[in-house]
Amino acid sequence: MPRMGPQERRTEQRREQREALRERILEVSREIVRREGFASLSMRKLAEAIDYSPAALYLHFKSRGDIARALRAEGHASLRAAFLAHTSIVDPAARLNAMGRAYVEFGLAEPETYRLMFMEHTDSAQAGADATGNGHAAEHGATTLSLIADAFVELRAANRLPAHAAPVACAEGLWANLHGIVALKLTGAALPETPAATLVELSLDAWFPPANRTEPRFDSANRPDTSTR
Amino acid sequence: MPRMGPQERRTEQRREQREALRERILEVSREIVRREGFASLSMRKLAEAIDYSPAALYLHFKSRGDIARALRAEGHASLRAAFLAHTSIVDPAARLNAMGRAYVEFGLAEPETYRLMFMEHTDSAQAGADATGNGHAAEHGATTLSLIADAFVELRAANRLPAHAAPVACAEGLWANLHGIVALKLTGAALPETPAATLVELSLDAWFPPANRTEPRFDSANRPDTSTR
DNA sequence: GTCTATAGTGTGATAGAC
DNA sequence: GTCTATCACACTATAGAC
Repeated sequence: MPRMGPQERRTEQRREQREALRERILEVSREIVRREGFASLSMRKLAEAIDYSPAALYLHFKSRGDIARALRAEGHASLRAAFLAHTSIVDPAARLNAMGRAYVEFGLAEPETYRLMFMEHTDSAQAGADATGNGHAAEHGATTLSLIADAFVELRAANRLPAHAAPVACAEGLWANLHGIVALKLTGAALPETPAATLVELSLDAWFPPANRTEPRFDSANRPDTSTR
Repeated sequence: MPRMGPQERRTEQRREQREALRERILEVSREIVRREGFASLSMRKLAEAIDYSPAALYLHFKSRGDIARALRAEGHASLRAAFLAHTSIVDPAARLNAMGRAYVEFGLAEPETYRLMFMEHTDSAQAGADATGNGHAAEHGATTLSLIADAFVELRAANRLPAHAAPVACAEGLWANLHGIVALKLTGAALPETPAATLVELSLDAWFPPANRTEPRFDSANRPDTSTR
């Protein structure tokens, strides 16, 4: 460990201050988005909330979209954490059930964050246009998705998947299905009047039929039945 | 048929002119939305396109959102028409397959219209706030959805519906699943890299297992006897 | 019915003083 | 690093002349 001279220590302090402010901006942004949605996160409002001038924000974030990226990354981390809580379930089908439920619960519990992550990506492509060379949103999503795909791989290995279906495709399919449930609920359309929990039940039953009721699927042994609503 | 005096004829002409202009506005709006999305349909742009002043628009539509409603209604009619093309299929499962495919095709073929119909309804609730007492978007959707629900009723009657599931709930579930596929593709997220067609295939197979497969979808005989967890 | 003109409000981002 | 001031836009909707 190299010793620091007073010089280094001072710049080190500055760096920490910098990071602290950046974190603070992120924190406030996160809260605003959570309560009012990303659409109503304006640089002015944000600046006022952290008691700085709007211009100060641009010292820490290149643009408003840059903040969005950061928040999306947080969201993906959070979702991934929710998934990891179920990796200990041995049976892949049961695990997928639990994760599927967790996914929908996440979306309904944090609607605006979910929207930011999966429903407002309209701009999409040009993310790569930045010289900064990021746009790793895909990456975050992919690692999370792989938790799902892994379970399908296991199913496949146990010969419990129809031959022609690629595990990754299955994972994306299941994901898309669940996304549909969340998305419809979040748009506030009157139409799916069936409770989300029921829709999830139906979808998961379709993917992983309760062959004989004996074979445990949602068995209450390892899952308290928190009904999302 | 009552004869018209010159008086009535004149007012009749005026009424027709009025309707014609309204129709023209709608026509141009539809095209703009189709190409650029509803978000970029501004009253100014629209006015310029039909060669009137912005103010003129408000004589035919109460607001921008009012135009959105009209376009949504058109969209629902169009979708319904796509469904009706398959009502002649006798087997309910096969019919649902066809309709499901048609649904996704519709969404992918008219992404911006689809977005307007199902993905931008964020405002939702206050639609009823208008004194005009409309907000019947739900109604449109419901009649279309009933085409799906009907098929589920038939399946149920033929005892081909696995369990206790209510037909309407099934219809909404299937719909939500397909919506998810379309929605993810439309947001331009990098992530579902599997082609939509494949995802649709997987989803529909899950709901309506192909006949050649044995009754329990995942052969429980092959299941390793590991207890969950 | 249709126009011109504009009110009123929002936005993201930047220049330049300190 | 931070601020003030501002550019350069966009928007919906309306008042009031014709």
